[in-house]
Amino acid sequence: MTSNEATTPPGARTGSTGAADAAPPGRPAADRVTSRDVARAAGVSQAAVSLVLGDKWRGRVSPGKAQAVRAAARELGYRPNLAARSLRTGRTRTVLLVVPALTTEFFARVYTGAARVAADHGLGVVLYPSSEGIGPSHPAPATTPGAGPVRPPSVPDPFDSAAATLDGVIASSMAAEALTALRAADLPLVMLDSDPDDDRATATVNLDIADGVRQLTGHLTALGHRRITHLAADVRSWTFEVRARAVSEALSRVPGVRLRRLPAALGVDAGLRAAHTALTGPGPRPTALLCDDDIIAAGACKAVRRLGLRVPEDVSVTGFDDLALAVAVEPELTTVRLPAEDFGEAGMRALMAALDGRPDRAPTLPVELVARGSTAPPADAPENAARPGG
Amino acid sequence: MTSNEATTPPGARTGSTGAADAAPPGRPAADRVTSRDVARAAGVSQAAVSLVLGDKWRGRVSPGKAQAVRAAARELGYRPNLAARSLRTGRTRTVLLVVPALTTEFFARVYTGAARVAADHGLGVVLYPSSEGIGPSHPAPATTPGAGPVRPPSVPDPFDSAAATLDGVIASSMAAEALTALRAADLPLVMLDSDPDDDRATATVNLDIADGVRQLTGHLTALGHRRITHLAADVRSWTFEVRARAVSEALSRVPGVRLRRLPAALGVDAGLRAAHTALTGPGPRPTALLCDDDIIAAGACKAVRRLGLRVPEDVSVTGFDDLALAVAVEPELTTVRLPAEDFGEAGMRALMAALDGRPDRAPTLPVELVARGSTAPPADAPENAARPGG
DNA sequence: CGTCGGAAGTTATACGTAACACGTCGGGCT
DNA sequence: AGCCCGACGTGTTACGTATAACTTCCGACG
Repeated sequence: MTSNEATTPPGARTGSTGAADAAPPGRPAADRVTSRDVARAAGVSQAAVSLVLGDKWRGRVSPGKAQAVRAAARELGYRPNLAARSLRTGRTRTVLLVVPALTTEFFARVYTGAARVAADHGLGVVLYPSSEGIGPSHPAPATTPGAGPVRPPSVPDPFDSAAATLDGVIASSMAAEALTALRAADLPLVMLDSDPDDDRATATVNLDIADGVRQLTGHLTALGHRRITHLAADVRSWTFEVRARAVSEALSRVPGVRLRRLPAALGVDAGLRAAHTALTGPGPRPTALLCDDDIIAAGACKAVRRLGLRVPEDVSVTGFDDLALAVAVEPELTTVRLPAEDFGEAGMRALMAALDGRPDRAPTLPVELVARGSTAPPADAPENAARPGG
Repeated sequence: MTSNEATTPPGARTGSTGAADAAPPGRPAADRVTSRDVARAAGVSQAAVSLVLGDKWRGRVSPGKAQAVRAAARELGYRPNLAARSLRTGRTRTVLLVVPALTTEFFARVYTGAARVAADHGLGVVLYPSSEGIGPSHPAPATTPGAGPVRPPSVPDPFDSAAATLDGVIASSMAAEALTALRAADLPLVMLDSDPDDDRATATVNLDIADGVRQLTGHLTALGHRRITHLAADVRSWTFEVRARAVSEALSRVPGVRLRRLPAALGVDAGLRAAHTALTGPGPRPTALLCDDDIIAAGACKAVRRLGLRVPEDVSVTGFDDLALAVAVEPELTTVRLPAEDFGEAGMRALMAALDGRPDRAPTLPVELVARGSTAPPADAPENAARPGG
């Protein structure tokens, strides 16, 4: 061991070290650059490297050496070993996002927003698609263990997932069931669109659903609609409970309105069936179908046409969420735009605030009515149906 | 140190240890159960615990003690510290999935499939939505640095993402650009729907796109269509190149067919515009629009109707992918169903095979034509247009 | 009877990082 | 003059795990 080999780094990252497949599988990892390599190159101790790169060198390392350390780190292409750091600090800089299902465009966008701001702060996001509480709430053949194994969500416990030592959790209220399964110990937990009084949550981020509903019902009643059926998502979830309450409340203040409510499972077909029921049931036919999301609304539009009626001339249909779907169908859906990406961002910010110990009362995000072609004055329009600005 | 305190575990996980907020922030983590705790409880050494739980105790630990270890681990609720394990083994049991954008339903489903099989094998999946190569290929005002900072994908480098010491990578060919950015070193790399000769990939998993195209063109020509315009996705990607080639080849074998091709950016609006161009251009109007995905097809349907024409009586429209959208629009789209979840699963399996050193030539997955209402014989139907079974 | 060899364990070590505890050296304050 | 304190560092340790290396105990075999 010659003493001055200290200044020769083990191999700058200009790759292709030659031997292609000679890696004996017993070795821990490829020959990565460690903080000690950086220390040698910069002529300081490993501790100094840690201090400088951790930006904790206020009065501990001279500016000159700090500069040298940073230069050496960049030169060698140093990347800290996250496993070692986590082991040492007990923190992983990774949070879990619990969503009902990712194939829902809405939550894919929530993830996108959350991941973006997380990445900007050096955090990672792993997903836990719970896929519970979603889909039709079957009659649930209670306790018939004979049937095929009702394969539980194949990630039985988020903590069993790899990359799973977590710093915090963001969870949609639609996946709340998964939360009880995961013993969230005392992790900071941000709930999305959930009961603010839910004491499991460290913070809650909400969309102003009630206001969106008010805009929507205002739009319908201004057009002259008085017989309105609410196709309510058949999912036990705070956000849908709020929608139902807000619909009832807003319409109860308008004289002459007759509100009905029908449950509808999620999905185009379910929306179609529910709308069929609504349109063919007893009593006068509703002139507007207020659907709990755009997908149900798409199904409702199909039902209307199958009965030989037209949207919006005979029946107006409204959605919720403003998914890409909303402008793919014809007529384009009048809907309430939910800022999904912003929602994910806000959730992540609230979680980061909690992680930093900052008590940050999370905001309620505004939503916006988007009036399109699926709504119009009803055929039996009373005189108070006036298109504004027409 | 009394010697027999060895049998007292530090605190069975029946929580609420009392002091609510007394955690000094300097401490690494909450008082978790370690393998040493399990060892004490079972009356063995920590090494024995590691052997038993790692299932490497064949001739090293007696069955009785192994049983005791497992019992103690379960009793205490032991969960191995993944950071420590990774540090020791150099492996993270985490793979990266590089997709163009998650809001695409298709890739959300690919993720779902990949994550499911990964979870079944104790692996984790982190996402890298590259969001490059997607969207309209703008004229790209080359090198105009004056404009606003064209914010690069805010995850500049997948390896900078937390949870980022990776064991392998699965990447869609649509996100291939991101791959060059990530110096994938010598990580196993599985490419999805990519050129099998791409030498960057350890393995390649493909969908049998060409066969799907043959089914689709066969369907159209059997209906009697001879003037067909291919609305080709304006994205430089292997999978779309294959589609274009397969369309040309399949239709070149049918006498009398006149194929045109128009580029279309992704999205409903872009599809609408492209279809408008196709339908109003010079020469006889095409009787069928073969679109590279369902979303373009939805736009195309809108274009047809805006010109006062009907789908499918005047113009047939086909999609690709069979997204949820396909049955939300009217008429429902004839399309080629791509098994997205299976695709993700197959990719993950191929990667796991590579990780285990098993040379596993990855399969090509079959696809399936789904004929629905958006296709019909053309109005100027020649005699060879016969509905089968009609 | 010696010894070899496998079963059954244990001890010790290293992975790479963060941070505590400890030094040293000047200079300003009492 | 004595002393304390802040700047500037370094040595050392611990995080929890996996595994190589070592020890011991027997039974079997030459």
